[in-house]
Amino acid sequence: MKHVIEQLVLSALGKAKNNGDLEIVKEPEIVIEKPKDPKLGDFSTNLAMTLAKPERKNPKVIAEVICKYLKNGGGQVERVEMAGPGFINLKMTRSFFLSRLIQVAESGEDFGNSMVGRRQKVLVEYVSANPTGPLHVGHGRGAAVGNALCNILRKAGYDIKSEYYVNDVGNQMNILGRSTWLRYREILQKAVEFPKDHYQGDYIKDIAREIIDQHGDEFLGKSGDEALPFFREYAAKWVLDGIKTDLKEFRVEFDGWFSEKTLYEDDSVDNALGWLREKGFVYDKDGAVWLKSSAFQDEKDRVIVKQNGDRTYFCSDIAYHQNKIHRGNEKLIDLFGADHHGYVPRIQAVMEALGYNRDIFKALLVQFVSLKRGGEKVSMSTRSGEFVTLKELVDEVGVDAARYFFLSRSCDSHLDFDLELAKKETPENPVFYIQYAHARICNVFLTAQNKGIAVPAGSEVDLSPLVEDEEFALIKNILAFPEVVEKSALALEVHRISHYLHDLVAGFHSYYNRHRVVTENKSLTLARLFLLQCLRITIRNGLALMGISAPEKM
RNA sequence: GCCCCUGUAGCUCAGCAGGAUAGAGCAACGGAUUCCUAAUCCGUAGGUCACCCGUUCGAGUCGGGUCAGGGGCACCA
Repeated sequence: MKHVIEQLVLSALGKAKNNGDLEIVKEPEIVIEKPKDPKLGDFSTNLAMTLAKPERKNPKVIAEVICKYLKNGGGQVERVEMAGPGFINLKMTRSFFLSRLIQVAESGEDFGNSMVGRRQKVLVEYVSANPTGPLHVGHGRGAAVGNALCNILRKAGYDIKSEYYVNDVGNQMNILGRSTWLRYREILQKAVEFPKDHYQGDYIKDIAREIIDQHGDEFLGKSGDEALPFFREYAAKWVLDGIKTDLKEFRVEFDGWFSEKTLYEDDSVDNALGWLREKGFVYDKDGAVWLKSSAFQDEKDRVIVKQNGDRTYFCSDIAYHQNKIHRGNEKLIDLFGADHHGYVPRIQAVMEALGYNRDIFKALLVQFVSLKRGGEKVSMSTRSGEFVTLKELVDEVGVDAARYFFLSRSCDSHLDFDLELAKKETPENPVFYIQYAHARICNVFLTAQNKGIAVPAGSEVDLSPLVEDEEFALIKNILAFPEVVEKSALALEVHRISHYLHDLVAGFHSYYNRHRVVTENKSLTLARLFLLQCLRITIRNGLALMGISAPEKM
């Protein structure tokens, strides 16, 4: 909608230039915003103020000139005036909004789609937790944010693929295997010493028991070397399957699961390494191989092949990010837990070393989650296996509430997750507030239906009975949805959707309490039903972006 | 010591590229239900935007510094 206003202002500017009223040496950026006070108008622009310098004129004078030309701009503008230090305020006609509302119903679930993404190919990598244990709530936040981000970017016109990078090689997999092997022996009454750096969680015992159920004690006679590969593979699959199940339960699905192992198998890692060496970005020191990342703004060089010949996690990650680009992705987005922020400059350095613009890689850091029960903090130390898993959280508060809470705060903010609040089915809980609005609308439709009144189609409805201020406030808010999606996509900020929805829905609840929809006045009823239909579409689409259900009944 | 995030109402957080009188929810207080779902609504109260300096017509927003909280500085991933 703001794009339309932009065009209007732009053409007014053009006319002013043609008539010699303004110089306009350089076409300015048009910023359209909403005035704080709706009485001032529907839109405003600070254009005159930004033009003051280049035009060498008083902003107020420029504003008056632009106003003059805006007045002649079509039948859509009802009023235009200069205000304050040089703001230009526009008030649009009713028909301007109503005709756009009709389009909302026609767009249906496509309402909110835009083309800012220009079909740009973007790969979003998220979660990517090591398959050495179940996902905990921190991963849950990353999962919710990554998933919603993909939805939003897709809606904004990007060509999105999502991926989970599975670290299925390396020492931690060996430790996982050995942990399971030791628990296996322990359960079978063998004396074992369980090392501190092994995985302590109870799930390891579950895996061991499962192996005993299926294979009995047949591995007891075997040496560690013989038995460990089996335990490693078994445990890895068990854990990864669990992660997949938990994520699916959490309504998070990926376009791909990328195995780190395959990068070694098809020599991608060696090829990347060779390529970097050829370019002179790699050198040997102290028996290890180093990447000259400091040449690309990283604070120091990084080891990519250890003294013992093992390649580091970072090493295969180089190949992985190269692989992502080779697959035709124009932009890469990685979601990291905030504890990995030190890793970001490293990947950026890799981008440059590989010959790409460092800006095609964007890391999104998701800050920590702390759980609270009532006022009490729930302790969550990863060691000793004493953490709260995503599954436990979902079992306790449900998917909708969990996702909502994860998505309602800026990623930059540490998240205080109040379990008691999330569980409440009362108005204190904002998830229900939004969902309830949807259910309420559905119920109004039901009431109408029982009286033999159907929600009218856009092509046949007469919206002229809509005259209340609250109705137009609602309509304007509905029409702002595509811009919210757009901005959310451009800024990579997921939380804007939930705030928008909450605000949108508040307007509805207020309206609902003041005005009846289904009345004896047929034409008014139809017009209001249509308005609610558009509102319902907007709520549904917004909730869909967040992966939250839109119940028809509560 | 260096780096990243945060600091806005009692609590949890917004504040959209610097813009008009700083917002919402919860909690508190006072009201609303013969009426489409009260999981709702209406009203009241609540602020030195951590602090200092700077940039400019204008700073919660940008820059520098100080303080406080969280996280990170591996031949772990």
